Amino acid sequence: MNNKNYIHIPNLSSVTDNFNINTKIPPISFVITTPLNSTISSLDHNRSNKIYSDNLVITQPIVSKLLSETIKQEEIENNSLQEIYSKTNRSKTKNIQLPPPTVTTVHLNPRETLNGLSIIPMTNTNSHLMSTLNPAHLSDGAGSYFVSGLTDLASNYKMNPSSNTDMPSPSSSSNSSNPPSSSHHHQHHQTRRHGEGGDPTRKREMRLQKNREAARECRRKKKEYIKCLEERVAGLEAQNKALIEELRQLKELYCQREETSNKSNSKTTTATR
DNA sequence: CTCGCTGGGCGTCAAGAAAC
DNA sequence: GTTTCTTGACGCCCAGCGAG
Repeated sequence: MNNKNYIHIPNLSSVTDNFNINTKIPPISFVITTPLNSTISSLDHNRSNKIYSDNLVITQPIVSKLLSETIKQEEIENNSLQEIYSKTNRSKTKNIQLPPPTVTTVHLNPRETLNGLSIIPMTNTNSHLMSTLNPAHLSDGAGSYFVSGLTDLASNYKMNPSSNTDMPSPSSSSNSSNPPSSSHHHQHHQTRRHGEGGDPTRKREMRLQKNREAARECRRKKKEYIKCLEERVAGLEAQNKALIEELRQLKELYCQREETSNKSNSKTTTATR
């Protein structure tokens, strides 16, 4: 699984032109949303964390199929999907028994809507490849793929819960020079925890550790989101440029035809006289 | 070499939102 | 209502860079 390429598709049309199996298209953003938006795993081949680097789902043949506007989900390796699913299905959904996503063949045409899932046309440049395993699909054992636009980026950035709890912690957490805040909020928690009988120092350590990781994850998401936005801007600018050029050429063509038809018209009128 | 500045990353706190 | 998560804000540290 480690030998495959991670693929970020900043601009589908450019991938069509330039895709090469030997080229690792850098970097990020294969986003998996588990049911109920419980956890989202973003694959980034530059990151060392296992969750992000060990599961390769998108392979070159799949991209080819996607680019031809139809994807068969059976192309996704069953194991990869199961693995990702189990890794991402944690914390918040630990009490919810979700059926494992058995992968069946799903044909997606970007112009169609499947089970209420809106499919954004592939011609949407600078889109990002996304996989969703929504409850509707899981209930009948099917997953789906679609290409998302900006709204998906935004919603994922906002909705994505902190899922990366196994990242290494570079610094010790016990150096908290700041005393516990004396705010209402804080004291409330402290006193309550005293009452619970747990070690308050340990509880505080745990809380700080969790928040440290959450902040890290939050920053990572933010960076990724900004990167996606920048790439989208670049893609849209390129598209805009191309459209302007196309318009110019069409205008030119139109003018030429106008001219030739005018000339032939004037010739026929002089001939009839 | 050493300031001063800048940008990036980190840990922490606080407040609000979301989950339970 | 309580707990947990998320994220903006703040301050700190460090590396890189140009000016003197």
